[in-house]
Amino acid sequence: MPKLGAEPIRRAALVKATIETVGEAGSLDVTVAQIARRAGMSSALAHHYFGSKDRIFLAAMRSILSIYGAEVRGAMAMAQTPHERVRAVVMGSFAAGSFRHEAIAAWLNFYVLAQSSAEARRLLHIYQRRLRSNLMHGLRPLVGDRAGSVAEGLGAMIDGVYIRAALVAGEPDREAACELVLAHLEKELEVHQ
Amino acid sequence: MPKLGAEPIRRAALVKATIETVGEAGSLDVTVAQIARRAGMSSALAHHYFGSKDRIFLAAMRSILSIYGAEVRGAMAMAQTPHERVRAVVMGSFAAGSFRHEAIAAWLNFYVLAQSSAEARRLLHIYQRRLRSNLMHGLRPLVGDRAGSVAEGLGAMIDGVYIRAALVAGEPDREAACELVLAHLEKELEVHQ
DNA sequence: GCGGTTGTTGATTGACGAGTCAATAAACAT
DNA sequence: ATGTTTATTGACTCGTCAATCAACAACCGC
Repeated sequence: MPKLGAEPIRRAALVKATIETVGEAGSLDVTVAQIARRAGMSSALAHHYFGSKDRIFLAAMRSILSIYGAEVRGAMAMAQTPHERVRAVVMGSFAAGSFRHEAIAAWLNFYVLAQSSAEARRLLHIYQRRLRSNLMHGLRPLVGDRAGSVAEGLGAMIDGVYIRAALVAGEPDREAACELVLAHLEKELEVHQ
Repeated sequence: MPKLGAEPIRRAALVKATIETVGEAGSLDVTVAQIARRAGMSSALAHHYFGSKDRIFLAAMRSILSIYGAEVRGAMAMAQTPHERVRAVVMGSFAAGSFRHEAIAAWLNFYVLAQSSAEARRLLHIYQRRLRSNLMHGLRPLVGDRAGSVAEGLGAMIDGVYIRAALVAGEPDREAACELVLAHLEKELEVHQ
């Protein structure tokens, strides 16, 4: 049974199974055995590769954040103007890889994990800073020194839409989520007085 | 030692201790013994009054939501105009009883609990509906049939500000939170075209 | 074909924690 | 006084689960 070069495959399978299991249970209160079974191996093997349950969670969280990051970067790559850049950050945030029920539910739980695990908090802060800086980059040419508070508002709304999506059963409405936040953005960009 | 009529006092002490313990640990993964010790009694007594750990959590969640509800209602009572009414809902959401570190951290955890507990989900839905309806009531005379999406945006932003406040150490900035959301509201109410 | 490496698991350990219970004690009713 | 209700706890049961370990299986270089 043992195939050589199994390590990366096993690790990936465990990470995927962790996100699925946590997402389905809606809680970090899942056992290593459950995760391992879903990934098609024994719990001993999961411990063999990751060392501890915490490390498995952290790896899953890194995976979620890195998919999210890749999606935002992908959307931003096509942006030509500051306005497009900001829109890209928003739309990337609701891309298909991240804005799915399972991932959202797991994400919410990792958010909670960040309250008790220093490493989880560190990871989350990195991504929050990156989100903010991505937004600011596009916003500064558009709204000048209001960029800070506009970015804050957009970020909060994105987080809020996510957390709310966690509670509805079934797949969330990407389209509607995007439109809601983009509408807010346009309001902020309107010229007046 | 036993004083008659202890039940309500004990229950209240347990609810308070639960919010504190969950808030401090940043997790629902706290023991009944920890909660009971903080409330100055044995874990057996906690079980005696509440029957199970779940029930203790649910009671704590009801307490948080009822304080929140009371604060919003209090703020709304003084509102004379639709505009003031909407502002009151927002400001009530960030009132001192609810927008404190402990309560926020506990609230976030209860949000997670709602993913796995039907009763917790039910409680949360009641309050989400109430929030939405409070906002709509004030918004309809102001923005007509845009009220729905504006309420959605405001609600999401309030939730987002909460969830973000959960991650910062120390007491959150009520003032700043309020201003951020109110600024968004004013933008939505501006007349244009 | 043999020693080392990698992969894999069933069985076990050890700790922890929810919930129960029997027992004790104060207050109250009569 | 005596029985009933309410308050309270220490000690115990029982299940669960993270983590470890010993053992076995396949592959590799030689």
